[in-house]
Amino acid sequence: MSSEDFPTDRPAVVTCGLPYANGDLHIGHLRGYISADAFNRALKTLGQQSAYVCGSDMHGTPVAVNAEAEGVDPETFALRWHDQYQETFPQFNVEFDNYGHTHDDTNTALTQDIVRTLDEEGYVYEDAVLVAYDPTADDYLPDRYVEGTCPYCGAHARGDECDEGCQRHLEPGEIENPTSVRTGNPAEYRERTHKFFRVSEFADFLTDFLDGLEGTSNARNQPRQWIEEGLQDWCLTRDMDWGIDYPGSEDEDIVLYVWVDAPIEYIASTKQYTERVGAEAYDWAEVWQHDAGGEIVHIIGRDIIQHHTIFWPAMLEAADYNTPRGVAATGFITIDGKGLSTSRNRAIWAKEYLEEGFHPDLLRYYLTTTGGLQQDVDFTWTAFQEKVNGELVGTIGNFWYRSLLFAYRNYEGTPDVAVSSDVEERIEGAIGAVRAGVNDYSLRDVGLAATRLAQFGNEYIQQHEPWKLTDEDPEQAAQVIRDCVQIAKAVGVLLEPIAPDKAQALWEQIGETGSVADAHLEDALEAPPRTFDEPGEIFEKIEDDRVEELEETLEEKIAAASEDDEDEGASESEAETETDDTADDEAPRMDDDTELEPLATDRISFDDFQDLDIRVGEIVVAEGIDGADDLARLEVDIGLETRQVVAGIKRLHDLESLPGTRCILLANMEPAELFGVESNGMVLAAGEAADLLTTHGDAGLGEKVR
RNA sequence: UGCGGGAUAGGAUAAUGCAGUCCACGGGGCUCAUAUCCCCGAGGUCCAGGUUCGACUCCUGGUCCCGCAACCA
Repeated sequence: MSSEDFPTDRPAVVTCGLPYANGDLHIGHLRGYISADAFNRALKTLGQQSAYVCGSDMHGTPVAVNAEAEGVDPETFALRWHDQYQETFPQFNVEFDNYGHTHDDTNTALTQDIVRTLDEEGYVYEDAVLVAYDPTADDYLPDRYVEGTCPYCGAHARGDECDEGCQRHLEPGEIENPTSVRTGNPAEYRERTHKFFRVSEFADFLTDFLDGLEGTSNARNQPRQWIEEGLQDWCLTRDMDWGIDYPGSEDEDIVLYVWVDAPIEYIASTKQYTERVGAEAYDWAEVWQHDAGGEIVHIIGRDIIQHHTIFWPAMLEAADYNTPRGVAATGFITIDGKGLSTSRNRAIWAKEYLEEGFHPDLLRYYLTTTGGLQQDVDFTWTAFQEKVNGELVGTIGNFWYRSLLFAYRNYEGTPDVAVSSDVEERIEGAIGAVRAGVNDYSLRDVGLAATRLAQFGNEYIQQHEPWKLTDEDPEQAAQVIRDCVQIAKAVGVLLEPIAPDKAQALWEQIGETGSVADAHLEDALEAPPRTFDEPGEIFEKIEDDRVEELEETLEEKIAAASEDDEDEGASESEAETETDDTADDEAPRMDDDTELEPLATDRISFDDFQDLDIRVGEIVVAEGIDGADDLARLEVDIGLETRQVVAGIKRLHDLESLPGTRCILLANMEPAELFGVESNGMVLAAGEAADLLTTHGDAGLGEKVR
């Protein structure tokens, strides 16, 4: 089943996944917001009426827990992030027509309205579920804050998903031997009444829905597998007080699951947009109402495909709303070939990028044209430099500048002749490529259509050598430059969705007024104004030494983050792969297949060393941490006091034999929490095998190592 | 022994019937242009089978890589 190509005569809405109001934005997030923004802009250049809406995702356990940790109420906490996001988006030329949040009145009312409809239509039933409860902390433990044993495959699993074993989605109460992630306490199950949505009844509907769904293939294929395995009904409520109340249950300590109200923000935000600009300008009902048939396009990360292709369309159908036309799931971003990790600081933060002084359009171009939407894209500063210097500076910028400068010097603007038909056809071809790119949900094709047209421009000017023709054949020279100016303008129009600022700069240089964002693709063929001023350079080259610095800074910051927890929390995950099936491997092993890390070349000062407070200690208690494969909780006597630390040594050491052992402890390590257990120091150990360091003589407990 | 994604030239990235594009590399050219641009060249489908007139593409088996604990799209 295929939909009518864009543009259609119905309004469209484009959304990106809602930013979760719980932390700073990095380029992984930005990829989504930028892609959706570019897609929305591209739709508009095709002549499609379209709005780009989004909002902050305010609810859920992590927000509640982190707010509590900071001693503020969840709303204040989440709003702080919300404000920060709103400031950040424009700095990347991400322009929402409306940006709300899930806790605002519009979304609250709409969510309750939709849930009420689901209930009234008979799609909701009540059922008693066993909810994990931490008796020590007097705390009900929702989904993510429980871990235990998967009832299906027996693997260790998270409360909402068997992440290490069979990958199944787990409903509350399913997991066996639950423990609290927050305190490590064993949890008990208590019976609570919760609301369930009959998703299982929608299997046929969803199969048809997926058959007609546009976007990326992963967004169609993954949920199909889910449907084949059999859909489970979906628990709509959680034992919490932060969130939107289940309609009619306002008095109870139960709220809607965050994934119920989050996607509804797409509708609520569209509605707010209409309320602001008026229904004549943009009518949300024409998009979202069941029979209106507006074009709904969700651009999301690939980790939330299930929510957008199973629960969400089922909910929309049940509540009698229109369902999405397209779901495009972006791949992830890797940094220097490795997975992005916020905890290890392997990330490029939005703020950092801006502080380096790079123009947002450079990143927009890089992220949208380096790989297909669905592909994982690797970010390196070197690749970024190549892309910018090669394509934006060398191809596009250079073509713009050489054409316009030549035109300005010789004709004070656009030569007064008609564009040649060859060039017109070539531009039409590029317009066609953009149109096809949008309909394929390929921003890469959109961006590259502009670059290829500029490349054609370079070839064209090179072949015709107008600098020779000005004397020999002035008419022909004027023709060539006229063509080049037209190509330059066309490149600007085509590039606008990807690089709006830069396209606008070009637009103004050729003497156009107004905004290039309002231009349609066909305007690429309209003649530019007769005269314009002397052009300037629009893109700036990134120098090699700059890139070296950036790469170094990045490495240092990752190294700094991993040193923090190297021998405690993080390193055992690496040790894991190496020692998995090699139990006979505990003996020192320095044979050929073990690679030693090269020695650090950066020297540190004596003062730096003095900053490390390293003490002699004795392990007094050593016990495993439930649920962790390799983490042990140790109590270490360092003379002055006894410290609790967490160390990744369970797999390689016989914990029972450890008490009484001397060890070396980095005492002024900043505290960390691992598997809910506070670690207040770091036991030093050598290598992947976590060979514990000890003393050779009889140093007293608490003596400083120097 | 799980789940998902992937393997195309030195690197990256396309292709459902001629393996294309960008960077880097070798050679040449231009001077309007930001040492930018243009032309030419060399160089590639992970392995083993199978289907086919034809396989990067489909099938079978294998190898290798990546992501999948902790609030990381």
